[in-house]
Amino acid sequence: MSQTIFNIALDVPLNRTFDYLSGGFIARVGNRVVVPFAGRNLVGVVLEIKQTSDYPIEKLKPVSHVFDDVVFDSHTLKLLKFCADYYHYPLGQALISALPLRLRQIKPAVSRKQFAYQLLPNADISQIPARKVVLHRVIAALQATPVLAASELAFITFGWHKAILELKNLGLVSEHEVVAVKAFMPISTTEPILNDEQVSAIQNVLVLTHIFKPWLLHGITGSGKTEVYIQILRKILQPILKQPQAQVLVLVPEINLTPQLEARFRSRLSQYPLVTLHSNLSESERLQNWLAASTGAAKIVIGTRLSVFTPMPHLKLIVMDEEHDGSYKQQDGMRYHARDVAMVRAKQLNIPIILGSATPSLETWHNSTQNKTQKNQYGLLSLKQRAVENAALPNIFCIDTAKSPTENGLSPLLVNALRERLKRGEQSLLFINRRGYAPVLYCNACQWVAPCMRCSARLVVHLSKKRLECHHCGHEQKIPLQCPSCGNADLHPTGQATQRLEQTLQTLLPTAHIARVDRDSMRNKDALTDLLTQVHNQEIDILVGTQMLAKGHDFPHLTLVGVIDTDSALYSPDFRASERLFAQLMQVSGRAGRAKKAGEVLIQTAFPQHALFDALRSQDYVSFANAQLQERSVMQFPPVSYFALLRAEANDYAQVQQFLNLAGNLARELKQDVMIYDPVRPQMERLKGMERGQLLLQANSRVALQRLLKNWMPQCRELPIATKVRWSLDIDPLEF
DNA sequence: AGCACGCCGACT
DNA sequence: GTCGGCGTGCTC
Repeated sequence: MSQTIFNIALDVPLNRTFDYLSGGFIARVGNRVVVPFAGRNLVGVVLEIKQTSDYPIEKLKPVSHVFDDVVFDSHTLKLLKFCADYYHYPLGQALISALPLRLRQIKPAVSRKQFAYQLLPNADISQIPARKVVLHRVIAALQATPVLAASELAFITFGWHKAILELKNLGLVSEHEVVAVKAFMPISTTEPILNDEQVSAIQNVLVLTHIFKPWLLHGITGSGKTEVYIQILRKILQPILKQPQAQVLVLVPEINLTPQLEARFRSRLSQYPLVTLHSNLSESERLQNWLAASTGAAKIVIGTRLSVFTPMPHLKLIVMDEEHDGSYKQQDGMRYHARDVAMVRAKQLNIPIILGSATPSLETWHNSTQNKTQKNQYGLLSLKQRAVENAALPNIFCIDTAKSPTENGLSPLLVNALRERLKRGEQSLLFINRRGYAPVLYCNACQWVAPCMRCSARLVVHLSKKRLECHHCGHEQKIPLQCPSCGNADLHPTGQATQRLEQTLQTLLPTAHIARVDRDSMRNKDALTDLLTQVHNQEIDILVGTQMLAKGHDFPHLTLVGVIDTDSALYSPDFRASERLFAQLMQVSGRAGRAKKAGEVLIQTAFPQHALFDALRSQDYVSFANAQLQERSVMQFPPVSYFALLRAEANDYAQVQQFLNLAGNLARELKQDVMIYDPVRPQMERLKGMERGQLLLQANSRVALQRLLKNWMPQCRELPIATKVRWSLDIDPLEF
């Protein structure tokens, strides 16, 4: 008599899975189970159901519970297996971390059932006495909106539940169950008129909807990418007789621009249940939304990087907005890139995928323009015109800080430009990528600067809090009254940051209404929304802020953008620095002149002749990207070659070094077509009290790199020193 | 990762 | 005499 055995993935950092006896439970592949493991109970996922085990059968333990609530479907399971493999991360941990927190706990998931109510067509309302006010209120609401969910009725009146019960008993109202998808009142919107480029992009995509086809939608800010997404979604979501209705996954960088995009999708595609998945949701919302996606009830899922793993049984299209954005890369645990995972997922499901950006990543640009095999070539859809009529591109100028020196961080030319806008009643934006008052506290007598004790970084002066703060580890301390090194009281905040710039501007332009936008001023949850409203109502003249301001907001009255300091990025040792800077500057430039007023962008730099600014001035992404690709090709950098980075950290650098040296030697012994560099220290040598080091591997093909890693990783795990240091492997690292 | 088992110091 | 420190080693 043969036993039923489950092969189960568990959330443990071990590169293997475990067999359990069924214990009389029935399970399917992808089910969630509870098992005893090393003296505790763990949640696991069934990977395989079989009759035999490589492990001695008598040592197998039975599973203690099988949940029937949720399963990973076979596609999602396959996707996560691929990722665990490609990123060299334990499968069990990959699987469990793709689940909402509520599903990682040893509890059945409670799917919130919700009821919706509808006034029956032949309902005779006249029978209800006029004194029953609540009943009439509910009826009025049901007359205004044909179907109302319980949560919506709750907004309309107290005692709605009793009223509904009475109406049901009178046979006036019908009740049915609906998916707990956040209620939304459809609002009427006018259909925008599309330009030729938009129409052609939409048509191109819609020709090939049943095969794997990657598209790059390359469109400058304001060219109407979102409208293209909406039209394509509308077509793909359209119900086809007898077929389960399609689902679409829309990936977005971070919560920042989600509200606008979400609102637009909700209003323009209001007939399709839409859920979002991002870090600002409560755990119960996240669970409900995830379940709605995984049952197929939600037709549109808008989510950040983790949602690329959400099971969606009828997924027919993936859209990734702002595909170049670095936040798509997970920076701890399984260090996946959501763009690459999305690509694999689309290929597995044989569906199209659209990557949208004004400044595509060079990886994507390379795949769209220079891929030799036609099969893998991305389709290129270009939107070159601004969709808003008459909206002109901004004029971009560099202010040479060598010829026109800055005073308190501001060139007189920039101040004059600001003054002019103020006089004309137009808005300006100053972009500086440093929050706080000043980046350095400096002793004039002995050149001491306040350092962080736990990181290789300087403490930032926050004058409003009268404190010094480390932006890397969060350490805070009082501002010292005298220099700890020489005792001198001559300590000076040095350099520019948002708070100081705000203060300087206020003294230069005392009548201006200035608002600061950074992580400190926007701590409050509604602060950003409130501020944007103020900006819209023209209650603000000048915005001073960090990259928070760069993303996706429409400022119709904004005509001037000033960029304070970019020079550190121009000559950074990071080979991706200029790619990032260009994208960022294009993005902030896009804030100027979105409506009918022409915009101007002034960039303070000591290197106005730099090629990056030439491309920026002509808003010429294409020649910039091609020049960069040429450079990458000469240097043999990605996307021409492939990197993997072994990162390690410990309290003592000697251990880090020993680990990396031994690992490097092992890799060299494997002698494959992979270049193994010497261990080096990263830019941030020390972080949160840990000494860090890294070892870079480079190969000309993914296959060669993966072949080495497959042999090498187990060897690294077996090094005795490997348990003494914290280490991880980063495939296709973005920063190092 | 946890949690057990295990072998050496200051306490009811 | 025991409670507990955290070193290694295993987890179906």
